[in-house]
Order: sequence, then C-alpha cells, then structure tokens
Amino acid sequence: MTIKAQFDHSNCEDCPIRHRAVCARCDADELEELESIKYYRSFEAGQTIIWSGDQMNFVGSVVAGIASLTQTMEDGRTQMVGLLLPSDFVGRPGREVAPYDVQATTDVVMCCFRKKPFEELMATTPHIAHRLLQMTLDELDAAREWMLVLGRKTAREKIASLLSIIARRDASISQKGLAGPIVFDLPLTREAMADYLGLTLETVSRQISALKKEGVITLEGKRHVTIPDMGRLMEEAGDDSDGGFLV
Amino acid sequence: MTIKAQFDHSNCEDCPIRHRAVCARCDADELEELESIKYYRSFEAGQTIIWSGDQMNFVGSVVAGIASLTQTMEDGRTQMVGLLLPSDFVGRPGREVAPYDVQATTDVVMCCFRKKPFEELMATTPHIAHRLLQMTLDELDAAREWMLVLGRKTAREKIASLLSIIARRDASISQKGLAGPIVFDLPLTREAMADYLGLTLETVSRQISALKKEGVITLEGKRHVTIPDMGRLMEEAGDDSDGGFLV
DNA sequence: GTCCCCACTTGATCTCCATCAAAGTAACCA
DNA sequence: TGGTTACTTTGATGGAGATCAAGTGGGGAC
Repeated sequence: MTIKAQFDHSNCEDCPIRHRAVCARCDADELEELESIKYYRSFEAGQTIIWSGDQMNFVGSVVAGIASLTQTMEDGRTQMVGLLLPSDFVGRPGREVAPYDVQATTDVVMCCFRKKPFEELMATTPHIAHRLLQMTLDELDAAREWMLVLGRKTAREKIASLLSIIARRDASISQKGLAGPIVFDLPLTREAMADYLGLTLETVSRQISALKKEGVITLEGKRHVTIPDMGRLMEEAGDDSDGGFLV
Repeated sequence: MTIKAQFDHSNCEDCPIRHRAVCARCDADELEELESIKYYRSFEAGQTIIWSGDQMNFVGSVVAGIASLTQTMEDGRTQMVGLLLPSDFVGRPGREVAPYDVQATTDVVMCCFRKKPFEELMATTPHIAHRLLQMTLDELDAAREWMLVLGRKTAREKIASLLSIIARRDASISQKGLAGPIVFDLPLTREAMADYLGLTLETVSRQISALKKEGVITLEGKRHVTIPDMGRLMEEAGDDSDGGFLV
C-alpha cells in the first residue's frame, strides 16, 4: 500500500528521508514524473526559508538540518509552532500563501518540488494524496499534543517535554530504541527553546540548570545532553502517553 | 473542482452543513454510496462522544451543536485542543484509535459514516481525499494559530481571541460580515473557556468582567454577548491577522 | 595571545495569574 | 414556595515565571 513497505529506504543514499515524507528518490522508482520536478536547495543557519505571507512556489522535505515554523505578533512576541526535522514535509498543496515563517535553525538541505507540477501529480496519483493526508494528520496530532504543553504544563515540565521529544526523535532515527542512556546535541538555542515553549530564555536556562543539578540530565558544554534514564525524564514531563508524536 | 462550487448548499435543508465538511446530502448528488452508509446520532450536552484511546468506528460531521476535543493529564489538568462547530469534521481516516476525548458541549447531532466503508470510498474517490486534506490543513492552521494564543498571549488577549473566533465563526454562518454590532450566545461555560485558554475559570470570569466594564463587550445574563466594535475586540486580542481561522 | 562577540548563567525584584474562600444568581424540582 | 444544584462573580493571598541587570565562558578573528 505505501511506498515505505515496498522499498528499503535505508539504502537510499542520496535521499536521507527514511519515513513519512514524500521521498523523491524512492518514489522515482514508481513515478519518474516526481524525479523530473525535484531539486535540492541549501540554507544557512539563521536564514529564513519562507516568509509568512509570501507566495509559496514549492513544497518539499527537509533532508538535513532543522527548520522551525514561527508566528510573530506585531510587538515582537514570537511562538514557534512546529519543528521540522529531517523527513518532515513543508508546504501546503492547494494553498497560495505561507501562513508562517520557516527558518533554518541549523544549516538545512531541502528536497523541493515545484508546487504546480506537484499538485498536478497529486491529482492523478491517489497514493501521494493519501500519504500527505496521513502526514498532515500526524502534524495535527503533534500540534494538539503541544497545545497541552503550552496551556497546562509548568516550566519544568515544558523543558522535560521538549528534551523528551528531541531524544525520542533522535533515538528513532538512530534506531536504538529507548533502553540505556540517550545522547544527543540540542539543535536549538535557549531562545529558540523558549519560543517553542512559551517561556523566556532565562527561565529555560534556569530549568535546565535545575534538571542538571538533580541528575535528570547531564550536560557537556551547553548543548551536549545525556539522558541517563528516559523514564525519569518522561515523569518530569508529566507524560502518561508513551509518546510517539513527532513534529 | 470542489463540491462547494457546484451546489448551493443553502438550499440543502436536511443537511445544515454549509462548507468544508463532507456533506452527505450534497455528496449524494454525486455519490449514492455515501448516502447508503450515512446515519445520524444525537448526544446530550455533557455526554462524551468518544473516549481517548477508544476504537473509532465512525467518522462524521457535526450537524448541530458544539463539541470539544480535550486532553487530560493524570493529575486532572485538562486542555481543550479543538472546538467543533457545525460543519466540522470528526475522525481520522486510517487511524484506529481516538487520540482525545470528544465531548458534547451543547446538545449535538452528528452525521456519521461507518469508518471502513468511508475509507473504501475515499480510496476510490479522489476528491473526497482531497477535501479531507484541505480540511485537515485548515485544522492544522487553526491549531497553530491557537499555539500562539496559548504560548504568548495574556489572559485578557486570550479571552478577546476566543470571543473574536466565536464571533467571526458565528458571523460567517449568518452571512452578515463583520460590519455593525455582532450578537451571539457563548456556547461554553467559564470552565470550558478556561480549559480552552489554558487559564482558570476565575481568571476567565475576571477578564470578561473587565472587558464588560470597559465597554469592549456587553453582556445580558451570563452568556448573551454583544460586540459593538469588532475592530476594538481584535485589537484587544492582539490580532494583526484579519483572521479567518476556524476551529 | 587577547579582544570581541554571542550564547548562556545567575541574581534581584516585580507582576500576573493561580489558588483558596465565600457569596451571588438563576434554573429546576419537589 | 423554598431548597437544591450548577454556574458565576468577587475578594484576599501567594507563587511561578517575567523582567531587569550583571556576570561568565568559549570560540573565532586578527
């Protein structure tokens, strides 16, 4: 039924997209048309990929790096509304205008498709529309999960939730599961974390210090995190769900 | 392209669904199959329509009344993650299990389709999948807009934002546009509003009293609201966007 | 080397909203 | 008619996190 089931994406070298995303290389086995409209773009850390309100002329997947979706109020308050990790999809088939800023948080490589041809392809290729619907439903679930974090969790729980998401996502990419300590580099500045969590950067810093002091996490330098006990972290996050949300 | 463009739904009497939703009556003009798998269900105010974690065996649209999607933590903190007004769609094609509680906030009538037949229909009928994708994208936008409200707005701005959404949604149903005073009944208790806004019911009550005292809104009884100046309310909400998000 | 810059940490204080508590209002029912 | 119940308002108080303000540390340019 899905492409994923038919191909072993781990051998798909020049397309590091392993799941969920529309994968140009792999689809090309079935759909040469996709191959012909795909192209790659690179962005430097800090660069804005799409401005809110801009005409969108492409859709695509993040191949490498991390991008963020943010909304900003006139007075400068900003809220991150999504985190795009490798394999995540960007863009709205059928929409003209981008609803939020998309920014490269680290250096980013994207695999793009021109929007018009992609939409035409989608109209004639039911399973692409299907996959897109599934991905959109995943994002919707993630957004709603995040609403609980923003609306009801304490600062400490928010930090733990964010660490837990990144850790899980990281672990799932490196295929190791959740047993044993988990090690990763924080891809976000304290300020970006604050924007994601609806906090200030000072509060983020204080809470990270507290978690560190209490041994819930270990820090080497400012970004390199070790989580000795994932269960403990999830307790701190107030998570009953055994997780699995992604964006 | 869309059904909406082909039919005048305002004449579609026993199907009050006017836009966005999968509309059984109207689709029936094209798709007799849909007609054959649809049925109606009623729920009383307060009743739980779907429990989080339950097997979902139907999808459908809200025909009348208001339902809410909520998440709850073990310790009882709850966050509303969506408000379902008439014409909104409920259910996840392709998903087995409900991710949140769905509760009838007022008395609710739903137009349901058994999930299996609906999914089969979707697989063979591209434009249903398309419409569902568009609806899901709308919900995603709404969820992300709401993340800004939850993460960055003050209590007063949150209240103004909620009133503004309900007012706009109401106005769009009654086709009057936004000029002149807008009148509507609050469909939510103070507690439900608090759960939507990430506040306590006391704070909701205080802020509503404040807005009333300052003439931003008028109250008759506890629920009947008049908004003399929509622009003023949107200023209070901190909204630059001229709006249009729905869920 | 050392200077600078940027990300981060830590401290002191303030404020908005949560919490606890009590009283008011209206609908409903016996 | 009065009493019960569910919803709402209002008051008093406290605390989590914002805000303002220094200070730290590491990496890169020269």
